[in-house]
Amino acid sequence: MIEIDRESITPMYVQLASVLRERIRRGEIPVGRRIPSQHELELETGGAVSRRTIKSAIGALEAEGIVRGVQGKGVFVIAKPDAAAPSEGGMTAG
Amino acid sequence: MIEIDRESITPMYVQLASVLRERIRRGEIPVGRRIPSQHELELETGGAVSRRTIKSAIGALEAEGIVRGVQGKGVFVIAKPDAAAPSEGGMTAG
DNA sequence: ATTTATTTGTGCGTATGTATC
DNA sequence: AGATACATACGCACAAATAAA
Repeated sequence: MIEIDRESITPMYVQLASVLRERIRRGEIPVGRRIPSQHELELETGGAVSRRTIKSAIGALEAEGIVRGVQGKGVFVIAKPDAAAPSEGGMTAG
Repeated sequence: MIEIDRESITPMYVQLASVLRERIRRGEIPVGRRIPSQHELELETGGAVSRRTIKSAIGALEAEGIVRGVQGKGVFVIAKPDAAAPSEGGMTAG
């Protein structure tokens, strides 16, 4: 279950990106492996965020160069997040 | 007027990002200056693309680190695009 | 080759929130 | 208070690629 605080000042897509970034950083999802599908992530958040918002989170990770989406297959980890990468997972304000 | 080919294989947001990137690269919009508002760009394309899609294009440029959106003020140029930056302006296939 | 299911990609419309002037 | 402008979020639809049967 992915915890998303809808009341937080931190945007939901940023929260979700942080969770995924952390999973990758800790090696839970190794380089070369696929992350859960957008639909799966939607379920993992308990429906707290829509697929469009999940796409935004993935888009952020793509921009950071740590994942890459492949149409029809999935989103794959291509690199571990840099140590200097953003990780405001604890920035909840609720 | 910004030319957007809706039939092109190149996504509209990528086309628009390329046009803006080129304007910035050529110095038409200098560093520190504001780019046209999302609404202005919508009009510049003759309504070919919606504001939502324009936001996607700007998002791409933000990810490249060449512009930065400031809530309530506008989107500002913070750096010229790198020479190695993508510029598939001629990649129309329609 | 066709169908079906899965999965990501793109695009629009709308609403609400927040910040600036 | 009002106008302007960007930020976030949802829901929906369709396209395209992949994979399996």
